[in-house]
Amino acid sequence: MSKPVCNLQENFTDAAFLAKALSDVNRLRILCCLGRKEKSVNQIAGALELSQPLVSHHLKELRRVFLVKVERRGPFIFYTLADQKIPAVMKAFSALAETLLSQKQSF
Amino acid sequence: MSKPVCNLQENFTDAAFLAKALSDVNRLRILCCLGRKEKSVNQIAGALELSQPLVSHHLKELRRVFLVKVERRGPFIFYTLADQKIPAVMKAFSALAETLLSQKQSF
DNA sequence: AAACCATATCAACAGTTATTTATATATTTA
DNA sequence: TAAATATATAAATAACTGTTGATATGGTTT
Repeated sequence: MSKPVCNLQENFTDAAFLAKALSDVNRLRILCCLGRKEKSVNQIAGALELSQPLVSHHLKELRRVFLVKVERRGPFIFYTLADQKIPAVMKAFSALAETLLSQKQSF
Repeated sequence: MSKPVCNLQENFTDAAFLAKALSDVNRLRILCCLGRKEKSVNQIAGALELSQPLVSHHLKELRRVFLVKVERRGPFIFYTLADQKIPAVMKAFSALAETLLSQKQSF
């Protein structure tokens, strides 16, 4: 009995949910910005030149899928990547995107 | 001069575009369904119990990001995964989703 | 308490998207 | 040519999402 590559009844809800969280340019930039070390909301907003409410909104989306962790210290709220594997997955993802979409503007 | 992990000015347009294409449960099921070998539209619709127009719509989205290739043979139009790396990326992606979102229903 | 700062939330708008139903296009067969 | 099949497209609707500007919440300092 060989293991099937993929169960057609499989529930892709979680994967789709994660993909949706990664489907916005600004959220990808935020994750990238958190790559090295934790940052406060205003640090992110300043680095990416986005408004504070917009960054808060996107951080909320990233929290929904547990891509980031939160820690309050004094008046600041620091965000960190929730898992060490995130940068690698993002990198593989970007590489595939570049491979596929390089065909876009060739005609 | 050390190489930066991530350029804040980097353009994540392509990666976000790809993620959006993967952010729908039915599109992930279609890609999964194409994993082994090419399939016609009606074969996909039958296997996944989706209507033909809905499958056509999602295949169009998948074509936009070059995730699938098309080939007409007679009256049938066969779809195939456009790149060998797609299943591996999807697998890594699903694994991360499971890791992160397992926290969802624990309280 | 008051003033100040950091962050979150709210309301509103415009744009996008998944789905359904109906119809059009294209290929094969009789 | 006509009928049948395979696929794509169109129209319509409901739901969702990114962004902005205004406001609320919560912590800190004086």
